[in-house]
Amino acid sequence: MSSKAAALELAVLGLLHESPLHGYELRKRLNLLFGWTRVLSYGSLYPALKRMLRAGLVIEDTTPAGVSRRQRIVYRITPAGEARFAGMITDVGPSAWEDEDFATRFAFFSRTDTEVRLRVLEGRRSRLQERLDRVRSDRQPTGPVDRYVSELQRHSIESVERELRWLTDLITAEHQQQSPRSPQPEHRTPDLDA
Amino acid sequence: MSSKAAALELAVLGLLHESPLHGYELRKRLNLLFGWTRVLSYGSLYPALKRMLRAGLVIEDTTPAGVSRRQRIVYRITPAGEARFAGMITDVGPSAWEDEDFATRFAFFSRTDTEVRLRVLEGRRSRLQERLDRVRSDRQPTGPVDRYVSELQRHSIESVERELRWLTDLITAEHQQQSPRSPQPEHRTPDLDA
DNA sequence: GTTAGCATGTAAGGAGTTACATGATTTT
DNA sequence: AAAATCATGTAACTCCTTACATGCTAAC
Repeated sequence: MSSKAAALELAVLGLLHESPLHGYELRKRLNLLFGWTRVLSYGSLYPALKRMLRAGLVIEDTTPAGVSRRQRIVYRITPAGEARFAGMITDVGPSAWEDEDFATRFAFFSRTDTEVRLRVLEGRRSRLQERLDRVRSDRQPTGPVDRYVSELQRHSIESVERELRWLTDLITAEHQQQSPRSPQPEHRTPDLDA
Repeated sequence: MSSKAAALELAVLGLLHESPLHGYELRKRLNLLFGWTRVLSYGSLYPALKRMLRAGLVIEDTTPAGVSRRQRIVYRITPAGEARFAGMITDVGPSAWEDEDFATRFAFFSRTDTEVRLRVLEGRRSRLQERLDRVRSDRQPTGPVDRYVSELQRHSIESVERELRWLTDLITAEHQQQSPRSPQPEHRTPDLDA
């Protein structure tokens, strides 16, 4: 559960919270949700599910259902699993700003407190800003750089700047939701700390 | 050397082609070049250098230089290493469209033939287009999606679309360079196949 | 002097992908 | 009937990160 394993566990628990699922379906949803880059393999998912089963976070529902359904093991989240999810989502560590972990947490923002959301968004923003500053300062220390390298860096920098703007907008929106009046009344967050 | 290790090897050879470097400096440059996401650790770099040393791709220049310089092991590329680099850069496999590998290859495009560049760029573009189509078609199969999930997907889709446009522009530019007249005469590629 | 950064490594541990293995069910 | 896809798993392999260990040198 060293932050990497935690990301998968968090994602699985989050999905199972909505509805019980079997491994195959779970993998598809996971890949859809944050599998843009890497495709999660069964060799990764199934062992993880077994670990979580042993840990009592999920239980297996061997549902033949009578309708001559194909053999499949449906996983359902347990109260312990729910508690675990709640705990993990609140525990904002440095890994929460990392690409993978950030996306996972973001996907479950609806079940996250506003203050935690803000901590995650702002943490992510600082992280990206750091990267940007570092690269910007280290640009062309020795003579004229290669045109392709420079084009690659330009595009990368722009991508990061774009994400920074996105984050800033989100942070602003969160702050507005915290204040008394909200312009768009759709999906109000229940109630908030002062 | 299973495509991941190859990426590091390719990058190291590419950097050493320009000038001999010691491990510490090499790491800094590698992190700057494509370490936006992951930061390469010494525990990864040094063993890789030793492997390449044993393979005869690089040699160690233990240069005390007389000026009371600090102990450092400078790595220099060998003819075998140059050959290896040339071979790897030409060998465009599916891994070349992957994020990491793509960036590495792109960084050394100046030393890559135009036709190979086009294969890499077009391969990358197809790959991204596939992802995009897949995600677009799988959107909201079951009722109204979560607003944060949907916002995350929207942003991801836009990011991919942006990179697709970038790639298309680059491909266009490569084709123009292939044709007789070139608008911007700076950095002409030496000479090209028909 | 002492801290910060330069410089090179090793060992342990974890996580994930690939490839292998198997079999049912649905579609063509 | 054959092919595709559903469905679950295991084992080997690779690779990387973290933490540990050491020592020099420049700056403060």
